[in-house]
Amino acid sequence: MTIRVRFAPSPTGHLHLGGARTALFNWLYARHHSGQFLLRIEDTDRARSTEESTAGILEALQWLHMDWDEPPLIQSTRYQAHVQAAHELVEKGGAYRCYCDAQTLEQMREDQRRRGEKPRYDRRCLDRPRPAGDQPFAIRFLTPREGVVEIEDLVKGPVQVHNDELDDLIILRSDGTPTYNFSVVMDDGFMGITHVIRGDDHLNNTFRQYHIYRALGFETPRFGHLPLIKGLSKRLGSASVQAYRDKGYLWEAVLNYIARLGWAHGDDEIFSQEELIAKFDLKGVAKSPAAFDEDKMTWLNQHYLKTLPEETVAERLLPVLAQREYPGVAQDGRLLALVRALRERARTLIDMADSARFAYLPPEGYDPKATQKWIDKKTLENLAVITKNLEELEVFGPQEIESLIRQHAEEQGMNLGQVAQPIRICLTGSAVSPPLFDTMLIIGKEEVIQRLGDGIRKLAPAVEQH
RNA sequence: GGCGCGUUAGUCUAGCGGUUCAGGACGCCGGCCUCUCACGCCGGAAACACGGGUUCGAUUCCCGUACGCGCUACCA
Repeated sequence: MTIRVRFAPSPTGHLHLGGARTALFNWLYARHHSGQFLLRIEDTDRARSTEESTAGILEALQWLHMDWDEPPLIQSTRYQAHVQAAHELVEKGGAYRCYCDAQTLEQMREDQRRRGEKPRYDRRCLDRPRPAGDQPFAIRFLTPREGVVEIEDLVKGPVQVHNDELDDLIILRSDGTPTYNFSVVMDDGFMGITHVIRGDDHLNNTFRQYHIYRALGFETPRFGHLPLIKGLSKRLGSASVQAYRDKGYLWEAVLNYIARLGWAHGDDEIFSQEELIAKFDLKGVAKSPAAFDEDKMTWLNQHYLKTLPEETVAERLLPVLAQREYPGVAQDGRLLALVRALRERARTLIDMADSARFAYLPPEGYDPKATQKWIDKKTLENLAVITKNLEELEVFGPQEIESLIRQHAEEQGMNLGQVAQPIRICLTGSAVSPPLFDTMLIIGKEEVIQRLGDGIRKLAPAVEQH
Protein backbone atom coordinates (compact mmCIF):
# COMPACT_ATOMS: atom_id res chain seq x y z
CA MET A 1 0.00 0.00 0.00
CA THR A 2 1.29 3.39 -0.95
CA ILE A 3 1.35 5.83 1.92
CA ARG A 4 -0.60 8.98 1.23
CA VAL A 5 -0.42 11.91 3.63
CA ARG A 6 -1.67 15.44 3.38
CA PHE A 7 -1.11 18.89 4.75
CA ALA A 8 -4.41 20.76 5.05
CA PRO A 9 -3.95 24.43 5.86
CA SER A 10 -6.72 26.99 6.09
CA PRO A 11 -5.88 29.89 3.79
CA THR A 12 -6.63 32.51 6.41
CA GLY A 13 -3.15 33.92 6.91
CA HIS A 14 0.53 33.20 6.52
CA LEU A 15 2.12 29.82 6.95
CA HIS A 16 3.86 30.05 10.29
CA LEU A 17 6.62 27.86 11.57
CA GLY A 18 4.22 25.57 13.41
CA GLY A 19 2.28 24.89 10.25
CA ALA A 20 5.48 24.51 8.29
CA ARG A 21 6.62 21.90 10.75
CA THR A 22 3.38 19.96 10.41
CA ALA A 23 3.81 20.11 6.64
CA LEU A 24 7.43 19.03 6.95
CA PHE A 25 6.69 16.00 9.11
CA ASN A 26 4.05 14.91 6.63
CA TRP A 27 6.37 15.52 3.73
CA LEU A 28 9.24 13.66 5.40
CA TYR A 29 6.99 10.77 6.29
CA ALA A 30 5.87 10.51 2.68
CA ARG A 31 9.34 10.82 1.22
CA HIS A 32 10.88 8.43 3.71
CA HIS A 33 8.34 5.77 2.85
CA SER A 34 8.26 6.54 -0.88
CA GLY A 35 4.70 7.68 -0.43
CA GLN A 36 2.78 10.68 -1.66
CA PHE A 37 2.47 14.11 -0.11
CA LEU A 38 -0.75 15.95 -0.92
CA LEU A 39 -2.18 19.35 -0.21
CA ARG A 40 -5.69 20.32 0.67
CA ILE A 41 -6.75 23.92 1.00
CA GLU A 42 -9.47 24.09 3.62
CA ASP A 43 -11.21 27.21 2.45
CA THR A 44 -14.68 26.45 3.73
CA ASP A 45 -14.52 29.44 6.04
CA ARG A 46 -15.46 31.72 3.18
CA ALA A 47 -15.25 34.89 5.19
CA ARG A 48 -11.65 34.47 6.28
CA SER A 49 -10.17 32.55 3.36
CA THR A 50 -8.25 34.47 0.72
CA GLU A 51 -6.50 33.66 -2.53
CA GLU A 52 -3.45 35.56 -1.33
CA SER A 53 -3.12 33.29 1.67
CA THR A 54 -3.27 30.22 -0.51
CA ALA A 55 -0.60 31.61 -2.80
CA GLY A 56 1.53 32.60 0.18
CA ILE A 57 1.31 29.16 1.75
CA LEU A 58 2.28 27.42 -1.48
CA GLU A 59 5.15 29.84 -1.92
CA ALA A 60 6.38 29.19 1.59
CA LEU A 61 6.30 25.43 1.02
CA GLN A 62 8.20 25.81 -2.21
CA TRP A 63 10.78 28.02 -0.57
CA LEU A 64 11.32 25.30 2.01
CA HIS A 65 11.74 22.82 -0.87
CA MET A 66 8.74 20.70 -0.06
CA ASP A 67 7.05 19.43 -3.20
CA TRP A 68 3.64 17.83 -3.55
CA ASP A 69 2.51 15.04 -5.78
CA GLU A 70 -0.91 16.12 -6.98
CA PRO A 71 -2.58 19.46 -7.57
CA PRO A 72 -3.89 20.81 -4.25
CA LEU A 73 -7.49 19.87 -3.53
CA ILE A 74 -9.55 22.96 -2.92
CA GLN A 75 -12.03 21.91 -0.31
CA SER A 76 -14.79 24.29 -1.40
CA THR A 77 -15.04 22.39 -4.69
CA ARG A 78 -16.18 19.39 -2.72
CA TYR A 79 -19.13 21.24 -1.27
CA GLN A 80 -21.82 19.36 -3.21
CA ALA A 81 -20.37 15.98 -2.35
CA HIS A 82 -20.27 16.83 1.33
CA VAL A 83 -23.85 18.03 1.40
CA GLN A 84 -25.07 15.02 -0.48
CA ALA A 85 -23.22 12.61 1.75
CA ALA A 86 -24.70 14.21 4.84
CA HIS A 87 -28.20 13.72 3.53
CA GLU A 88 -27.45 10.17 2.51
CA LEU A 89 -26.26 9.50 6.00
CA VAL A 90 -29.64 10.60 7.28
CA GLU A 91 -31.31 8.15 4.90
CA LYS A 92 -29.11 5.37 6.18
CA GLY A 93 -29.87 6.21 9.77
CA GLY A 94 -26.35 7.33 10.62
CA ALA A 95 -27.46 10.90 11.19
CA TYR A 96 -30.64 12.80 11.93
CA ARG A 97 -32.25 16.16 11.43
CA CYS A 98 -32.17 18.57 14.31
CA TYR A 99 -34.60 21.46 14.39
CA CYS A 100 -33.35 23.05 17.57
CA ASP A 101 -32.33 26.65 17.32
CA ALA A 102 -29.39 28.26 19.02
CA GLN A 103 -31.49 29.55 21.86
CA THR A 104 -33.06 26.23 22.86
CA LEU A 105 -29.65 24.60 22.63
CA GLU A 106 -28.18 27.16 24.95
CA GLN A 107 -31.09 26.73 27.33
CA MET A 108 -30.60 22.99 27.30
CA ARG A 109 -26.92 23.26 28.09
CA GLU A 110 -27.57 25.71 30.85
CA ASP A 111 -30.05 23.37 32.48
CA GLN A 112 -27.59 20.52 32.22
CA ARG A 113 -24.86 22.55 33.81
CA ARG A 114 -27.17 23.59 36.61
CA ARG A 115 -27.90 19.95 37.29
CA GLY A 116 -24.18 19.20 37.28
CA GLU A 117 -24.34 17.14 34.10
CA LYS A 118 -21.96 17.45 31.22
CA PRO A 119 -23.41 19.64 28.47
CA ARG A 120 -24.37 17.45 25.58
CA TYR A 121 -27.13 17.30 23.02
CA ASP A 122 -29.98 15.31 24.51
CA ARG A 123 -31.23 13.90 21.21
CA ARG A 124 -34.61 15.46 21.59
CA CYS A 125 -34.89 15.60 17.79
CA LEU A 126 -33.75 12.04 17.15
CA ASP A 127 -37.22 10.55 16.98
CA ARG A 128 -39.16 13.70 16.43
CA PRO A 129 -41.42 13.44 13.40
CA ARG A 130 -40.59 15.76 10.57
CA PRO A 131 -42.43 19.01 11.23
CA ALA A 132 -44.79 20.38 8.66
CA GLY A 133 -43.57 23.16 6.39
CA ASP A 134 -39.92 23.82 5.69
CA GLN A 135 -38.40 24.62 9.03
CA PRO A 136 -34.63 24.95 8.91
CA PHE A 137 -32.72 22.03 10.31
CA ALA A 138 -29.17 20.95 10.94
CA ILE A 139 -27.94 17.40 10.53
CA ARG A 140 -26.40 15.70 13.52
CA PHE A 141 -24.20 12.65 13.40
CA LEU A 142 -25.50 9.80 15.50
CA THR A 143 -22.52 8.98 17.71
CA PRO A 144 -22.54 5.66 19.53
CA ARG A 145 -22.86 6.00 23.30
CA GLU A 146 -21.65 2.59 24.31
CA GLY A 147 -18.06 1.42 24.47
CA VAL A 148 -14.80 3.22 23.94
CA VAL A 149 -12.81 4.37 20.94
CA GLU A 150 -9.20 3.40 21.16
CA ILE A 151 -6.68 4.77 18.74
CA GLU A 152 -3.10 3.65 18.39
CA ASP A 153 -1.57 7.04 17.81
CA LEU A 154 1.73 6.95 15.94
CA VAL A 155 3.18 9.56 18.27
CA LYS A 156 1.26 9.28 21.53
CA GLY A 157 0.73 5.56 21.61
CA PRO A 158 -2.65 4.17 22.64
CA VAL A 159 -5.22 6.81 23.53
CA GLN A 160 -8.83 6.18 24.28
CA VAL A 161 -12.03 7.87 25.27
CA HIS A 162 -15.48 6.64 26.24
CA ASN A 163 -18.07 7.14 23.58
CA ASP A 164 -20.44 8.75 26.05
CA GLU A 165 -18.00 11.64 26.28
CA LEU A 166 -18.70 12.36 22.65
CA ASP A 167 -21.58 14.47 21.46
CA ASP A 168 -23.83 14.11 18.45
CA LEU A 169 -21.98 16.72 16.49
CA ILE A 170 -23.48 18.73 13.72
CA ILE A 171 -22.19 17.75 10.30
CA LEU A 172 -24.40 20.03 8.24
CA ARG A 173 -25.40 23.46 9.48
CA SER A 174 -28.93 24.76 9.16
CA ASP A 175 -27.69 27.01 6.37
CA GLY A 176 -26.79 23.86 4.46
CA THR A 177 -23.01 24.07 4.78
CA PRO A 178 -20.93 21.16 6.04
CA THR A 179 -18.83 21.50 9.17
CA TYR A 180 -15.13 20.96 9.61
CA ASN A 181 -15.17 17.56 11.24
CA PHE A 182 -17.35 16.18 8.50
CA SER A 183 -15.48 17.75 5.59
CA VAL A 184 -12.17 16.49 6.89
CA VAL A 185 -13.37 12.93 7.01
CA MET A 186 -15.05 13.17 3.63
CA ASP A 187 -11.97 14.52 1.94
CA ASP A 188 -9.43 12.33 3.70
CA GLY A 189 -11.52 9.41 2.53
CA PHE A 190 -11.90 10.85 -0.95
CA MET A 191 -8.17 11.48 -1.26
CA GLY A 192 -7.27 8.05 0.01
CA ILE A 193 -5.27 9.40 2.92
CA THR A 194 -3.64 6.56 4.81
CA HIS A 195 -1.90 8.52 7.58
CA VAL A 196 -3.16 11.69 9.20
CA ILE A 197 -0.31 13.61 10.78
CA ARG A 198 -1.49 16.82 12.37
CA GLY A 199 -1.34 18.99 15.46
CA ASP A 200 -2.16 17.79 18.91
CA ASP A 201 -5.11 20.15 19.04
CA HIS A 202 -6.97 17.67 16.84
CA LEU A 203 -6.46 14.68 19.07
CA ASN A 204 -9.91 14.99 20.62
CA ASN A 205 -11.50 15.48 17.22
CA THR A 206 -10.04 12.17 16.20
CA PHE A 207 -12.42 10.23 18.40
CA ARG A 208 -15.39 11.98 16.87
CA GLN A 209 -14.07 11.61 13.35
CA TYR A 210 -13.33 7.96 13.90
CA HIS A 211 -17.01 7.12 13.92
CA ILE A 212 -17.68 9.23 10.88
CA TYR A 213 -15.09 7.38 8.80
CA ARG A 214 -16.79 4.13 9.69
CA ALA A 215 -20.30 5.43 9.03
CA LEU A 216 -19.18 6.69 5.63
CA GLY A 217 -17.66 3.34 4.79
CA PHE A 218 -14.06 4.56 4.72
CA GLU A 219 -11.20 2.67 6.16
CA THR A 220 -9.90 4.71 9.11
CA PRO A 221 -6.44 6.07 8.52
CA ARG A 222 -3.61 5.83 11.03
CA PHE A 223 -3.15 8.95 13.13
CA GLY A 224 -0.13 10.74 14.49
CA HIS A 225 -0.56 13.82 16.65
CA LEU A 226 2.27 16.27 16.91
CA PRO A 227 2.78 18.28 20.09
CA LEU A 228 2.08 21.96 19.63
CA ILE A 229 4.81 24.57 19.64
CA LYS A 230 4.84 26.96 22.54
CA GLY A 231 5.26 30.69 22.17
CA LEU A 232 4.50 30.87 18.48
CA SER A 233 0.90 32.00 18.36
CA LYS A 234 1.64 35.19 20.25
CA ARG A 235 3.90 36.46 17.54
CA LEU A 236 2.15 34.79 14.67
CA GLY A 237 2.92 37.51 12.19
CA SER A 238 6.62 37.60 12.81
CA ALA A 239 6.74 33.83 12.87
CA SER A 240 5.61 33.41 9.29
CA VAL A 241 7.95 31.50 7.05
CA GLN A 242 8.51 34.40 4.69
CA ALA A 243 9.18 36.73 7.60
CA TYR A 244 12.22 34.60 8.41
CA ARG A 245 13.20 34.42 4.78
CA ASP A 246 13.09 38.22 4.70
CA LYS A 247 15.14 38.40 7.88
CA GLY A 248 17.94 36.67 6.01
CA TYR A 249 17.49 33.05 7.01
CA LEU A 250 18.41 30.29 4.58
CA TRP A 251 15.79 27.67 3.87
CA GLU A 252 18.26 24.96 4.85
CA ALA A 253 18.50 26.44 8.33
CA VAL A 254 14.78 26.93 8.79
CA LEU A 255 14.09 23.40 7.60
CA ASN A 256 16.77 21.94 9.85
CA TYR A 257 15.51 23.94 12.79
CA ILE A 258 11.83 23.09 12.55
CA ALA A 259 12.70 19.45 11.97
CA ARG A 260 14.49 19.40 15.30
CA LEU A 261 11.60 21.13 17.03
CA GLY A 262 9.95 18.14 18.61
CA TRP A 263 11.92 15.52 16.76
CA ALA A 264 15.33 14.08 17.47
CA HIS A 265 17.65 11.48 16.03
CA GLY A 266 20.04 10.72 18.88
CA ASP A 267 22.41 13.61 19.45
CA ASP A 268 22.45 14.77 15.84
CA GLU A 269 21.86 18.46 15.19
CA ILE A 270 22.74 19.09 11.57
CA PHE A 271 20.57 17.53 8.91
CA SER A 272 20.47 18.13 5.19
CA GLN A 273 17.18 17.58 3.45
CA GLU A 274 18.40 14.19 2.26
CA GLU A 275 19.46 13.17 5.74
CA LEU A 276 16.10 14.18 7.12
CA ILE A 277 14.33 11.99 4.61
CA ALA A 278 16.60 9.08 5.41
CA LYS A 279 16.39 9.43 9.18
CA PHE A 280 12.91 10.74 9.84
CA ASP A 281 10.67 8.52 11.89
CA LEU A 282 7.53 9.34 13.84
CA LYS A 283 8.98 7.31 16.69
CA GLY A 284 11.49 10.09 17.16
CA VAL A 285 8.80 12.70 17.67
CA ALA A 286 8.50 14.05 21.20
CA LYS A 287 5.20 13.80 23.07
CA SER A 288 5.55 17.14 24.78
CA PRO A 289 5.38 20.62 23.28
CA ALA A 290 8.57 22.50 22.40
CA ALA A 291 9.30 26.20 22.56
CA PHE A 292 10.58 28.10 19.58
CA ASP A 293 14.11 29.45 20.12
CA GLU A 294 15.26 31.92 17.54
CA ASP A 295 18.84 31.88 18.87
CA LYS A 296 19.23 28.27 17.97
CA MET A 297 17.79 28.77 14.52
CA THR A 298 20.21 31.65 14.06
CA TRP A 299 23.09 29.41 15.04
CA LEU A 300 21.99 26.93 12.39
CA ASN A 301 21.73 29.74 9.88
CA GLN A 302 25.31 30.73 10.61
CA HIS A 303 26.34 27.13 10.25
CA TYR A 304 24.85 26.93 6.76
CA LEU A 305 26.21 30.33 5.82
CA LYS A 306 29.71 29.09 6.43
CA THR A 307 29.38 25.54 5.11
CA LEU A 308 27.26 25.83 1.96
CA PRO A 309 29.23 26.23 -1.28
CA GLU A 310 30.35 29.83 -1.56
CA GLU A 311 28.65 30.17 -4.95
CA THR A 312 25.38 29.19 -3.32
CA VAL A 313 25.75 31.75 -0.58
CA ALA A 314 26.68 34.35 -3.16
CA GLU A 315 23.51 33.63 -5.10
CA ARG A 316 21.40 34.06 -1.98
CA LEU A 317 23.23 37.22 -0.98
CA LEU A 318 23.01 38.91 -4.34
CA PRO A 319 19.35 39.97 -4.20
CA VAL A 320 19.79 41.26 -0.65
CA LEU A 321 22.70 43.40 -1.76
CA ALA A 322 20.68 44.61 -4.70
CA GLN A 323 17.92 45.71 -2.33
CA ARG A 324 20.38 48.00 -0.59
CA GLU A 325 21.15 49.66 -3.90
CA TYR A 326 24.88 49.42 -3.47
CA PRO A 327 26.51 50.50 -6.75
CA GLY A 328 28.12 47.84 -8.91
CA VAL A 329 26.61 44.80 -7.27
CA ALA A 330 27.07 41.80 -9.52
CA GLN A 331 27.70 38.08 -9.45
CA ASP A 332 31.44 38.46 -9.83
CA GLY A 333 34.78 37.74 -8.21
CA ARG A 334 34.32 40.53 -5.73
CA LEU A 335 31.05 39.01 -4.52
CA LEU A 336 32.72 35.65 -4.04
CA ALA A 337 35.58 37.26 -2.14
CA LEU A 338 33.03 39.04 0.02
CA VAL A 339 31.26 35.81 0.80
CA ARG A 340 34.55 34.19 1.78
CA ALA A 341 35.39 37.13 4.00
CA LEU A 342 31.98 37.54 5.58
CA ARG A 343 30.41 34.10 5.89
CA GLU A 344 32.05 33.32 9.22
CA ARG A 345 31.12 36.68 10.62
CA ALA A 346 27.46 36.93 9.69
CA ARG A 347 24.45 35.33 11.28
CA THR A 348 21.99 36.14 8.51
CA LEU A 349 22.07 37.34 4.91
CA ILE A 350 20.93 40.69 6.23
CA ASP A 351 23.94 40.87 8.55
CA MET A 352 26.11 39.92 5.65
CA ALA A 353 24.68 42.55 3.36
CA ASP A 354 25.10 45.21 6.03
CA SER A 355 28.71 44.20 6.58
CA ALA A 356 29.36 44.17 2.84
CA ARG A 357 28.80 47.87 2.49
CA PHE A 358 32.50 48.71 2.55
CA ALA A 359 33.04 46.79 -0.67
CA TYR A 360 30.76 49.07 -2.63
CA LEU A 361 30.72 52.38 -0.84
CA PRO A 362 33.26 54.58 0.98
CA PRO A 363 32.57 55.26 4.64
CA GLU A 364 29.87 57.82 5.22
CA GLY A 365 31.48 58.77 8.50
CA TYR A 366 33.97 57.52 11.03
CA ASP A 367 33.00 55.79 14.25
CA PRO A 368 33.88 58.37 16.92
CA LYS A 369 34.81 55.78 19.51
CA ALA A 370 37.17 54.02 17.13
CA THR A 371 38.67 57.31 16.03
CA GLN A 372 39.22 58.37 19.59
CA LYS A 373 40.98 55.14 20.38
CA TRP A 374 43.13 54.66 17.30
CA ILE A 375 43.73 57.94 15.54
CA ASP A 376 46.30 60.50 16.65
CA LYS A 377 48.91 62.68 15.02
CA LYS A 378 51.39 59.86 14.78
CA THR A 379 49.00 57.43 13.15
CA LEU A 380 48.02 60.03 10.57
CA GLU A 381 51.67 60.43 9.67
CA ASN A 382 52.00 56.68 9.37
CA LEU A 383 48.93 56.54 7.19
CA ALA A 384 50.45 59.07 4.83
CA VAL A 385 53.57 56.96 4.50
CA ILE A 386 51.60 53.78 4.00
CA THR A 387 49.46 55.43 1.37
CA LYS A 388 52.53 56.49 -0.53
CA ASN A 389 54.07 53.02 -0.27
CA LEU A 390 50.87 51.43 -1.46
CA GLU A 391 50.77 53.73 -4.45
CA GLU A 392 54.21 52.57 -5.42
CA LEU A 393 53.29 48.93 -5.09
CA GLU A 394 53.67 47.25 -8.47
CA VAL A 395 51.53 44.25 -7.63
CA PHE A 396 48.54 44.80 -5.36
CA GLY A 397 48.39 41.22 -4.15
CA PRO A 398 47.83 39.59 -0.76
CA GLN A 399 51.50 38.85 -0.05
CA GLU A 400 52.64 42.26 -1.20
CA ILE A 401 50.14 44.16 0.89
CA GLU A 402 50.75 42.11 3.97
CA SER A 403 54.52 42.41 3.92
CA LEU A 404 54.29 46.11 3.24
CA ILE A 405 52.12 46.71 6.27
CA ARG A 406 54.00 44.34 8.54
CA GLN A 407 57.28 45.88 7.52
CA HIS A 408 55.96 49.32 8.27
CA ALA A 409 54.81 48.25 11.73
CA GLU A 410 58.15 46.71 12.44
CA GLU A 411 60.07 49.80 11.37
CA GLN A 412 57.92 51.98 13.58
CA GLY A 413 58.20 49.59 16.49
CA MET A 414 54.44 49.15 16.55
CA ASN A 415 52.40 46.00 16.68
CA LEU A 416 50.19 45.14 13.77
CA GLY A 417 47.03 46.27 15.45
CA GLN A 418 48.31 49.77 15.93
CA VAL A 419 48.88 50.05 12.21
CA ALA A 420 45.92 48.03 11.03
CA GLN A 421 43.19 49.73 13.00
CA PRO A 422 43.72 53.23 11.65
CA ILE A 423 43.77 51.83 8.11
CA ARG A 424 40.61 49.89 8.79
CA ILE A 425 38.91 53.01 10.06
CA CYS A 426 39.85 54.97 6.95
CA LEU A 427 38.66 52.20 4.65
CA THR A 428 35.43 51.22 6.37
CA GLY A 429 34.68 53.93 8.90
CA SER A 430 34.63 51.32 11.61
CA ALA A 431 36.97 49.36 13.85
CA VAL A 432 35.32 46.14 12.70
CA SER A 433 35.75 44.49 9.32
CA PRO A 434 37.06 41.26 7.81
CA PRO A 435 40.84 40.76 8.02
CA LEU A 436 42.51 43.92 6.83
CA PHE A 437 44.38 42.47 3.87
CA ASP A 438 41.25 40.80 2.54
CA THR A 439 39.36 44.02 3.04
CA MET A 440 41.94 45.94 1.04
CA LEU A 441 41.93 43.44 -1.79
CA ILE A 442 38.16 43.55 -2.03
CA ILE A 443 38.15 47.35 -2.11
CA GLY A 444 40.92 47.49 -4.70
CA LYS A 445 44.10 49.53 -4.97
CA GLU A 446 42.77 52.76 -6.38
CA GLU A 447 39.87 52.97 -4.00
CA VAL A 448 42.06 52.06 -1.03
CA ILE A 449 44.38 54.92 -1.80
CA GLN A 450 41.45 57.22 -2.32
CA ARG A 451 39.87 56.31 1.00
CA LEU A 452 43.16 56.60 2.87
CA GLY A 453 43.64 60.07 1.46
CA ASP A 454 40.10 61.05 2.39
CA GLY A 455 40.59 59.65 5.85
CA ILE A 456 43.77 61.51 6.52
CA ARG A 457 42.17 64.73 5.39
CA LYS A 458 38.90 64.32 7.24
CA LEU A 459 40.38 62.99 10.45
CA ALA A 460 43.09 65.63 10.77
CA PRO A 461 40.86 68.31 12.33
CA ALA A 462 39.69 65.91 15.01
CA VAL A 463 43.27 65.16 15.95
CA GLU A 464 44.11 68.86 16.30
CA GLN A 465 41.46 69.06 19.01
CA HIS A 466 43.45 66.96 21.43
C1' G B 1 -16.41 21.81 35.56
C1' G B 2 -15.71 17.20 32.39
C1' C B 3 -12.58 14.56 29.09
C1' G B 4 -7.83 14.01 26.61
C1' C B 5 -2.54 14.81 26.35
C1' G B 6 1.93 16.17 28.54
C1' U B 7 6.13 17.34 32.55
C1' U B 8 14.97 15.73 31.97
C1' A B 9 19.24 22.47 32.92
C1' G B 10 16.88 29.28 30.51
C1' U B 11 15.75 26.51 25.59
C1' C B 12 15.81 22.00 22.01
C1' U B 13 16.75 17.14 23.41
C1' A B 14 19.45 11.78 24.38
C1' G B 15 17.93 8.15 27.70
C1' C B 16 14.08 3.14 26.24
C1' G B 17 15.21 -0.91 35.11
C1' G B 18 21.46 -1.48 36.77
C1' U B 19 29.45 2.01 35.58
C1' U B 20 24.79 7.81 33.71
C1' C B 21 25.52 11.34 41.34
C1' A B 22 22.27 11.77 33.59
C1' G B 23 25.02 12.61 27.43
C1' G B 24 24.73 16.24 23.08
C1' A B 25 23.21 21.17 21.16
C1' C B 26 21.75 26.57 21.53
C1' G B 27 22.41 30.38 24.96
C1' C B 28 25.42 32.02 29.19
C1' C B 29 30.41 32.51 31.92
C1' G B 30 35.95 31.96 31.72
C1' G B 31 40.37 31.02 28.82
C1' C B 32 43.36 30.19 24.26
C1' C B 33 44.07 31.85 19.19
C1' U B 34 44.34 36.90 16.99
C1' C B 35 45.33 43.17 13.03
C1' U B 36 39.39 44.33 14.78
C1' C B 37 35.00 41.43 14.78
C1' A B 38 33.87 36.71 14.11
C1' C B 39 35.23 31.53 13.36
C1' G B 40 37.77 27.67 15.76
C1' C B 41 39.64 25.22 20.16
C1' C B 42 39.69 24.29 25.58
C1' G B 43 37.17 24.63 30.24
C1' G B 44 32.80 25.93 33.51
C1' A B 45 27.89 26.81 35.84
C1' A B 46 23.13 24.61 34.85
C1' A B 47 18.02 19.42 34.77
C1' C B 48 15.24 13.95 35.90
C1' A B 49 7.99 18.72 38.95
C1' C B 50 6.26 16.47 43.83
C1' G B 51 4.42 12.22 46.76
C1' G B 52 3.40 7.23 47.04
C1' G B 53 4.02 2.37 45.27
C1' U B 54 6.29 -2.12 42.12
C1' U B 55 11.40 -3.98 42.27
C1' C B 56 17.41 -6.33 45.00
C1' G B 57 17.55 -1.57 42.19
C1' A B 58 14.12 3.57 39.39
C1' U B 59 15.04 9.46 35.26
C1' U B 60 13.13 4.86 33.06
C1' C B 61 7.06 0.84 35.07
C1' C B 62 2.11 1.91 37.95
C1' C B 63 -1.07 5.32 40.90
C1' G B 64 -2.06 10.03 42.89
C1' U B 65 -0.99 15.57 43.44
C1' A B 66 0.59 20.02 41.26
C1' C B 67 1.42 22.65 36.96
C1' G B 68 0.93 23.34 31.56
C1' C B 69 -1.56 22.64 26.93
C1' G B 70 -5.77 20.99 24.07
C1' C B 71 -10.92 19.73 23.25
C1' U B 72 -15.67 20.47 25.24
C1' A B 73 -19.59 25.42 19.06
C1' C B 74 -24.62 25.31 13.70
C1' C B 75 -15.03 27.80 14.24
C1' A B 76 -11.38 25.41 11.44
